[in-house]
Amino acid sequence: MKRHAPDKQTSAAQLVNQTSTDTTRTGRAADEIVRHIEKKIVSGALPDRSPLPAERDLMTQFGTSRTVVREAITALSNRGLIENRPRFRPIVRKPGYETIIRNADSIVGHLLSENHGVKNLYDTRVFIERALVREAALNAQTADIRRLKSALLANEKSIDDSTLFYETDIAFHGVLYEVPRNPIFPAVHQAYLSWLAPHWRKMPRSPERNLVNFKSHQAIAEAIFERDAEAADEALTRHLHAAWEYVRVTFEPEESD
Amino acid sequence: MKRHAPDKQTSAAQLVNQTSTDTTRTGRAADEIVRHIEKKIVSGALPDRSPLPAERDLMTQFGTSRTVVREAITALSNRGLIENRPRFRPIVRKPGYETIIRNADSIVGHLLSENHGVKNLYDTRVFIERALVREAALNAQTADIRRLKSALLANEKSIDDSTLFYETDIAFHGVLYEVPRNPIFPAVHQAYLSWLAPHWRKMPRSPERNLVNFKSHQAIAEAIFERDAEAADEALTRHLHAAWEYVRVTFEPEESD
DNA sequence: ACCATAATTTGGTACGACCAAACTTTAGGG
DNA sequence: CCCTAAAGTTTGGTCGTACCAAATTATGGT
Repeated sequence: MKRHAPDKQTSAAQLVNQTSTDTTRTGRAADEIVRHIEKKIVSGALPDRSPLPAERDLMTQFGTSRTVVREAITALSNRGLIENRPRFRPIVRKPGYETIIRNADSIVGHLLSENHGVKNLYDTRVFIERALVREAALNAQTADIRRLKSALLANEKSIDDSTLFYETDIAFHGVLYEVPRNPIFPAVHQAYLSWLAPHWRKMPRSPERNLVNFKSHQAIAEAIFERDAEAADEALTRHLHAAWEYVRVTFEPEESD
Repeated sequence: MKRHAPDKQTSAAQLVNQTSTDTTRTGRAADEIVRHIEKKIVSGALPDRSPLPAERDLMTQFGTSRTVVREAITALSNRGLIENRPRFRPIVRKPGYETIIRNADSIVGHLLSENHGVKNLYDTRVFIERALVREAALNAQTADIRRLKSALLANEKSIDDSTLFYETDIAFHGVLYEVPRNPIFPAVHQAYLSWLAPHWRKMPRSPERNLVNFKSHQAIAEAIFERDAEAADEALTRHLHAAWEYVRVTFEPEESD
């Protein structure tokens, strides 16, 4: 009953090494592999969601030790090009705009926790969305208008269900990010959600509160329908500022400007 | 002439292991170390720009093998928390907003090279800057105005020196990103520079071209001085669209919308 | 065909070695 | 006594091997 065959990962390496245009033997052989796999991923040779070859295979394929392969894999993982659940085969992830967001997550975490991190981020959100509603007011196409109306309706219907309201709330704002038809904006929206959400989640919610927010949404939407950029901007600003104040008061019992 | 003392990395590990609240022995021990060092960096226990302890020290300190320490280091490196030049001691890098940019670099590289990557990114820049000039027109403080004037002047003086003009051009736009007094904006500006620059650098420059650009800057600045948001927006839009067209024509000899 | 079980693969971690480059100490020469 | 060159030591990069446990695949019985 031979349970596990001991690794037989000898030979090959050394021999093949002679062939592989060696990176001068001075450090960072992993980078070579990273670049190589990177190319294969973007070129589609390694399809999205497909598993990466086994480490021991890559090892012989690149004529290096598993150590190096392993380093390359963690590097790729950290760059967001592959998903590396603990004991599973790494999964290829073709990078998109969201990849960057996901990637920045850890660092943003630190930045938010210090000084005015959250405030700064939130301010940029307000800044962006103000510009977005202006854009929407001036250039929204009928499809956009339709989406906005539908999102608004869904939002209204869920006033009594705070969980659902939260979702439709997000969806409403999400429509704004789609107006420019630039895939970067939805990604940015996602970023705001994942980075700001933690501070929002624990905020007490209630139908009354939801109603207030819905009315704000309504005001914004109507201003857009009327093609009134100024009004839309104003309504949006008021809405987001109010939301911020609400959260701020909830979290900071004491003073502080 | 004993050249190198052979590594003596025995003992310790196993023993200390009993103490270290072991991550269930199932995968990802490196993460533990990553978190730990991460904390030390943000807390300042490991000052910015200071070298990380030697791998062999960390190894005994955490009671793991060098393998794991090594993985943790590459992870931290990829997350941008430490700088890891090939054969040197890793240097601690306290994360800032620019860290994120630097970090996203590799992925953005891919995204830009496909489809309308550059166009999409550029469009967001136009979008942001339009909002920025509006903001500046409405809320710029005297200090901002002063900076803007000075930047404009420097820009004018360097019309004959394309290299210098390029720099003052950037500086001029940079002032706009400083108006909101939110550190995220300058970081975003940097991002645009590093990601869009490659497409700009090889663009032919000339005093004539510079003059045109300077006049655009002048128009923008004046609109801001006059607190005319609409005019500023319009001037900025025209400026950036023209620049884009210029580059597009330069690069795409053939048609394509 | 279908599921429980055994066998094999594969990722996670450990150990020890060796090299070459980086860093430090030491020994001379001015 | 300072400065430079040589010798010595540390340290990161890579290799090879080994073992475990979880995943995955084969396999055999119902």
